[in-house]
Amino acid sequence: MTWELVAGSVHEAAPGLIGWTLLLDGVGGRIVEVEAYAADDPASHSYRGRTPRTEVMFGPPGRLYVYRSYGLHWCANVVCEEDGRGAAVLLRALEPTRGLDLMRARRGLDDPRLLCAGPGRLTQALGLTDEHNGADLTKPPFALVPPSAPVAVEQSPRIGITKAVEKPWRYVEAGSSWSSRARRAA
DNA sequence: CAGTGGATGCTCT
DNA sequence: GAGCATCCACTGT
Repeated sequence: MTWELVAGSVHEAAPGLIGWTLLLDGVGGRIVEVEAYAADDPASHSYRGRTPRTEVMFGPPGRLYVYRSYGLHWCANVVCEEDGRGAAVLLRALEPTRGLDLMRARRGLDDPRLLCAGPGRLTQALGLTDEHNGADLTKPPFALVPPSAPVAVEQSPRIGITKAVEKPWRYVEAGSSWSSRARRAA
């Protein structure tokens, strides 16, 4: 099936993904922080056109785009927009809900607040790597569960980029203490 | 607490 | 050969 939420504009899909539960082999949690990377967005990997790395971004929506960040970490994106122009949503933080013990073991720490608070952290906690690049998020081993109640979402500038810094395309669940920047305020 | 810098590999110029 | 959509350990208060 085509997944309606991600088939539309990335600017609606990104806030719309907040509150969904993402699982890989039954391990994961609620999405509480994402960033939108649009087509024609200088900060997006797709901006310079199609390359072997970004190939998946130009394919059907609802797939995973996985890339290596700073030589160390994996980062995961949900491909959006069915016209294949290269839009995607970067997953930045989850509220861990399922498979806590496995995530603790993979991350090598106990504090649940540090398990999935950051794009590199959440991929490590879920065991998500480039072998999942191009995978369909609606099919096993992945699962996506919609939120059971409406979610309040706040908007702010994106983190860690050097281009289009002013665009407020980071979306966080309002009041969440599970986002990658929550510990700063706490 | 805050701030700094090292690890590390792949992509594109 | 530069530049990253990062994380963590370390420093100094």
